[in-house]
Amino acid sequence: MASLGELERAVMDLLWAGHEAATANTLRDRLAQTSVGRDGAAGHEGKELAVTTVLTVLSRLEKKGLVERERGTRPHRYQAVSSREDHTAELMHEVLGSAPDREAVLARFIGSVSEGEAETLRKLLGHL
Amino acid sequence: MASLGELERAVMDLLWAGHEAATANTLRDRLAQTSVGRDGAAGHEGKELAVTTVLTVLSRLEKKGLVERERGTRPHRYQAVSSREDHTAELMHEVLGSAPDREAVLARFIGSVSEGEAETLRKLLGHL
DNA sequence: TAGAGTTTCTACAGAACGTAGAAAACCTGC
DNA sequence: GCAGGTTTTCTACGTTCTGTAGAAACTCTA
Repeated sequence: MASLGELERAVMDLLWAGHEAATANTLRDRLAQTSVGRDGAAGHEGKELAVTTVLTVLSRLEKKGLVERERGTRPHRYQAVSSREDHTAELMHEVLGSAPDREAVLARFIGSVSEGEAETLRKLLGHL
Repeated sequence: MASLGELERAVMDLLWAGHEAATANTLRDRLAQTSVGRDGAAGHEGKELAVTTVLTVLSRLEKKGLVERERGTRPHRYQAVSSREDHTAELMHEVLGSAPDREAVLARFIGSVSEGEAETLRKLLGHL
């Protein structure tokens, strides 16, 4: 229940962007600004998505527990349940969790981390 | 291109088990021993899979680059391309890679690691 | 209250996956 | 060398997930 489709991810990116801007968004705002992931991704350049499409995706994301909406206000407000960072970290734990030998995995993982990041990790582990 | 279905994962588990036992396996062996993930997983208890089913799954896994087979010998020999640990670590990097703020993710990740594992990480990071 | 925006319901097409039969290719004991 | 079993390939079907969106219902605001 963890993986997202391309459009679902694009929508999450929107919400996360809003998260950073500390605004719970109505769809329209964001859609207007960004044309929902239709910019970078190959092949979809000129395409304009129907609003209902985005709504559908949001509902699915809600069902998956990634998005939360306030139904009180009329244009509902949608927001990501957790920040992108939290979500990603959680995903990493999910991946790790499925392994019988967690420490071995961690060893490999650390082995291929950049020096800068290794430094960060050392710091983080320092004060625990 | 990263996520596996339930049966695909079960088959990988078989191959990984063989990997640890340092044996490149023929299907039959393993199937006989383990009845392909039909033990633990809920709902599938008595089910017996057709051999062709497993073969199909193996082909798909091969196409995904997770499995490798020697076509020379007659009963082909199948094996995982990388160990479970390597594969898992790689997956973690994949997840991490998609984040704009990697260090923030790492911070969260570390935050919810057990003390024992934190200790392991410290050691690993020590000699780099 | 009419019109515009928003949400829900329903639906369809394509891909991925679980599943397996039919047929072809191959080996082994006789 | 061949009959019969084993293994592989090809093909296919049903289900689920995802992208996509129309039609209809709902709800504000002028």
